[in-house]
Amino acid sequence: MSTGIKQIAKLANVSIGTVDRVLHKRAGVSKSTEKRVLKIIKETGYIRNTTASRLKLASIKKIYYAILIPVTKHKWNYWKLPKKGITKAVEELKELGVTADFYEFSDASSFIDQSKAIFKKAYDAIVTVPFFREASNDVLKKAKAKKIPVVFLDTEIALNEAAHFIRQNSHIAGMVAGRLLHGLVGNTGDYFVVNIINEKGIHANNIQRENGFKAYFKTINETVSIQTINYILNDEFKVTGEMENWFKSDNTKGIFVTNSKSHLLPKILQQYNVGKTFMVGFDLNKRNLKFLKNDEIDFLINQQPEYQGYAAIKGLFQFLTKGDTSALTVNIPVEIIVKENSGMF
Amino acid sequence: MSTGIKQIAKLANVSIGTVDRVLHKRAGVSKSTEKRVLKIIKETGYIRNTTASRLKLASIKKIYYAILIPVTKHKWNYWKLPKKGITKAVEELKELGVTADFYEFSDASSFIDQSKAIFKKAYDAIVTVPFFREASNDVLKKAKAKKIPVVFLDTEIALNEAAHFIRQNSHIAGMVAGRLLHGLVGNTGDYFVVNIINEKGIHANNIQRENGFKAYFKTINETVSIQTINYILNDEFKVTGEMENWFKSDNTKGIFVTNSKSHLLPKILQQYNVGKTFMVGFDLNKRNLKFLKNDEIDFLINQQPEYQGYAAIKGLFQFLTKGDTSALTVNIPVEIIVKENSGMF
DNA sequence: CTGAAAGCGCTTACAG
DNA sequence: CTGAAAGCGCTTACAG
Repeated sequence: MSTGIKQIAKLANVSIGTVDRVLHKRAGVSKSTEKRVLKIIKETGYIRNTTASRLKLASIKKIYYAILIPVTKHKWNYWKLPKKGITKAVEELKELGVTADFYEFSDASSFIDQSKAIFKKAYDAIVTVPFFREASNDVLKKAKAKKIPVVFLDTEIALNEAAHFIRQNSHIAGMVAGRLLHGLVGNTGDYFVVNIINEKGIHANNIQRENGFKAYFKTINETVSIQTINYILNDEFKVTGEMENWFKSDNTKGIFVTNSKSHLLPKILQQYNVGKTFMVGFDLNKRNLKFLKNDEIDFLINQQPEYQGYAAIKGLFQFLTKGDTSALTVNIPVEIIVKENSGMF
Repeated sequence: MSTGIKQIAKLANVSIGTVDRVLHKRAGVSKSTEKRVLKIIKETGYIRNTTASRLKLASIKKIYYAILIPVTKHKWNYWKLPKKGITKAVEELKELGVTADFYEFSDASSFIDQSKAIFKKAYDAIVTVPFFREASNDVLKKAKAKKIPVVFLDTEIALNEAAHFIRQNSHIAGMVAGRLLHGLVGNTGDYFVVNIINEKGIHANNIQRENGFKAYFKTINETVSIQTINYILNDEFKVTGEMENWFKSDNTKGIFVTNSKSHLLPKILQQYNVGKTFMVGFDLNKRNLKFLKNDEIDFLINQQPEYQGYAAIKGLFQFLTKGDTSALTVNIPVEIIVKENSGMF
């Protein structure tokens, strides 16, 4: 009994079927009946029992997710982590009728191919990444037409229409990196921003982080020397003549690596006998953590990749079952990791 | 159909009632039947549908929590936050039959009184804090006798029996503070650990943080000057002659405030014209955040008070409904907050 | 436009 | 020791 649909029906002198129709704004209820039922719902403060609702719905309305993320063939690939979070959330929602199909891409063209394949089927929601502006706009447009919600992970870029993002604010992450490095290096040191570029070109996150880093020094009204090194990822980090000159200086150096590859730097710094350096990088991968524990990296910034995937699935579920969009946009905090607290994240 | 209790019953040639008895290890099933049913459960990989289970149980087996935490009468009292998290979790579990009664204490004697009141009733679980060793041991002992799970929030202390704690590792938090301050102050500065003591005396967390702070310098093999200031909380921070002398030195100063009251320091430092200082404190209360944004506090460490309360309720629910103890012990990460990322937590 | 009935998967009180 | 039945609160297909 308590405050269920049954009690509402009784008070309103209608059947529970009619109460359900009103609750879900389904057609086929006279205005007067609707009014009466709504009044009683309001008065009693009725709240739908989602457990009961889901039990029933799980058996008749399955929910299908399409996941389109970068290939994760390498053992330590970053994307294994969001994928893990996604899988965990799907597992938790399995008994409620949730299933996910994974699609992977390696470049813009395979992203487009896979997204086409997705739209050929009837998915209820899409989780992907906005790495290619045009193709992302296309996904968004098609999805809006079909009224399918889309959540973008990892990165935020400007798109033609309003969109949902679960990602860290990379500008702020860059500012945090600026403060951390400045605390160690001070005003008279030399700063280096290292962008390590992969096959897909320079990533929006990296640019936003670099801009945030530079913006920090503006907010504190300090003009410091900042050099940018754009390095194309290969087997080895090649050091140019210009870089050799920088390395020779006696100044304290602050290195900000804008992606997860800060672990490539210590070897080179050693090789060129570079003196007093401090370093800030991103992501708690095994190799970065090794150097953090070595004191060769001073700070790492975590962006909770696993949680990003988890939150996307759960947020979409909340939207699909309750119409609540609030969990479709998530700001991942800029978590600062040092040697001592690195074991806890 | 799918993989429900019904299918198991059919395959094992028993009724669903019997399957349920086996699943819950309830008495009244012959060995041979039990064996047969268990075999089929294993083969089919059956997993209980918790949604259906809860729907039924919510109507017949209510779950009552007793919450015993410090009084929260002051507007900005820290304990409002764990309480908020507790309330949120209880609200979420309401439709599953969960209710919580709040008890508050102001000192050891009222803690003991309230805990006695709690044991007079038939609660299913207890959430409290281990501020008083003897009284905590007493609660633990009584609860074990009645097989009621207890979760301690905020602080970990050694107790007579194994217990569940949801709290940050304060020793590690102190070490992190050591690293952060050392990065700014260096080896030649003067360090001050400020313990601000309230009516309840010095808090276990504060001692652990102080010890961690000192331990950090040992791990990096540096001997630095560290003074401890134990200050009893009153309307105003009284400065002794000894402290005045410290303040007069030209050295860079690093101040580590081991509780949430770092906001009391900037005024005094200004008053005594203390030069170059850096400060690390705890907790994101309004006043601390103001000084963080002012650059008068450099780092704050967050211990996710709201989440601690939330996690206790959810963890206990998982234990009470699934017998899973894994969520009863939670290590809250040492979150490092600076001006730039302070808005995101 | 509205109601009565079946059923989601599980749990338990009752009967044998 | 075991089974048949009722019911948790909600949703929907069917009948009128």
